[in-house]
Amino acid sequence: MPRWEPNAAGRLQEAALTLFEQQGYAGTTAAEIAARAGLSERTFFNHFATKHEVIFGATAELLLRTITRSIVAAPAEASPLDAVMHGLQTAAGNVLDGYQALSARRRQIIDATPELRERDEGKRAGLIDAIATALRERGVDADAAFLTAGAGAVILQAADSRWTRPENDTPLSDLLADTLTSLRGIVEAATALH
Amino acid sequence: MPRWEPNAAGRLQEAALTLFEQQGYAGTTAAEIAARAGLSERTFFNHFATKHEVIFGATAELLLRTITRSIVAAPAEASPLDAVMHGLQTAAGNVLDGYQALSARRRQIIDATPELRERDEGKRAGLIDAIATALRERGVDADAAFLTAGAGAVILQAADSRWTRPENDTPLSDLLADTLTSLRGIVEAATALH
DNA sequence: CATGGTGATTGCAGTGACTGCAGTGACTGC
DNA sequence: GCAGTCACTGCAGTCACTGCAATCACCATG
Repeated sequence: MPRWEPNAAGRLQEAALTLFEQQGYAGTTAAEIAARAGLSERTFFNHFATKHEVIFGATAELLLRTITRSIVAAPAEASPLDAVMHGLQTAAGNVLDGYQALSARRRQIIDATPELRERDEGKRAGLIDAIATALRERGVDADAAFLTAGAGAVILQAADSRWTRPENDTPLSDLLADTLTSLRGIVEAATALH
Repeated sequence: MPRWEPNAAGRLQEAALTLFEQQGYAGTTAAEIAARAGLSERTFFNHFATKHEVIFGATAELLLRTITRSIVAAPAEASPLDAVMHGLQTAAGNVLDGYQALSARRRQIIDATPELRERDEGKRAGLIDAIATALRERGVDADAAFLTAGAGAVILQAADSRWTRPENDTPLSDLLADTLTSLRGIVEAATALH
């Protein structure tokens, strides 16, 4: 018999998600989450540096690594944005598909909490940075890399937003491709008379 | 003789800027800032909802209002992204050009403080939201509005990044137009074989 | 079996951000 | 003059987060 129940971090995340859904993010204290997971408040902060982290978790890091690796590994003849799309598709297939249910719950809480939304957007900046770095490794110049990375992040965000909608049943991979097409239409319709 | 020294908020901002430069953001307490401005800690929080706000101030709100108003006021026949570009150009001319000096001190502190950096990047979420709302007022459907707003934010960020570079002497307005052209090239080069 | 190291967990005391509330008193409109 | 407003203040309290020392099942070693 182990001294402690296993998977403390996972129990904390689950407890947090449930409590946030019931009472909102601000209305839930770290001590409450810990208690529901059968742990102490101190232990909560041993696992998550801040209260925010219990929502964002380790998935973000995994996602980031998957995307950047896949960008570097994309066929040499792929255009920059194609390489990014390749990375996003890989992530969609390998990481995100497993977490759809969890993602939807998470998304609902984040969208309902301005503080978390801002934090979420901050994370995107890290993603853009990482993608831009990966593109530079493919020989893309810095300005184009940054812009392409930004476009990729926008595509991911828009597709993800549709994907996590309750009524959605289209696979993320299709939504990504579809969103790229939409973006092309939007950009081409701009006359650039500026 | 007035009962209180005037411009309490301004004094607090100035005190905060100086103390942050001397001791760093984390090493400065709200009480310290208030004391240096000849006010109480309680008054600090009457003027700024959070410690962050004393850095970000009202400029962000002004920028946001300028952009959204200008989007709504753009010619009816303009495409969604053209309307956004119109908004960005207006903001470039009317707001951003004025705040160069203060922005420098601010930028240095923000860049030196990871917590503030994330916050700064997070402000973009609010911008995207506001732009999307303005576009919906023009009759753009929700998904396209979101995607267009995201594209606009990416363009602004990329152009701003080039604009604030030491060696730059191109006006922001030109950089915005140039960045849109780059984005079009990037998107059109994606083959969408996904 | 004894001994000692490891590591997840915990309590406790403390700091600092932030809030709600109940004032206080120079200024303002009447 | 007189009531009302409004910027500011003190106080008590909550909650996020930290540093430190202690606990104790588990594990490796002799």
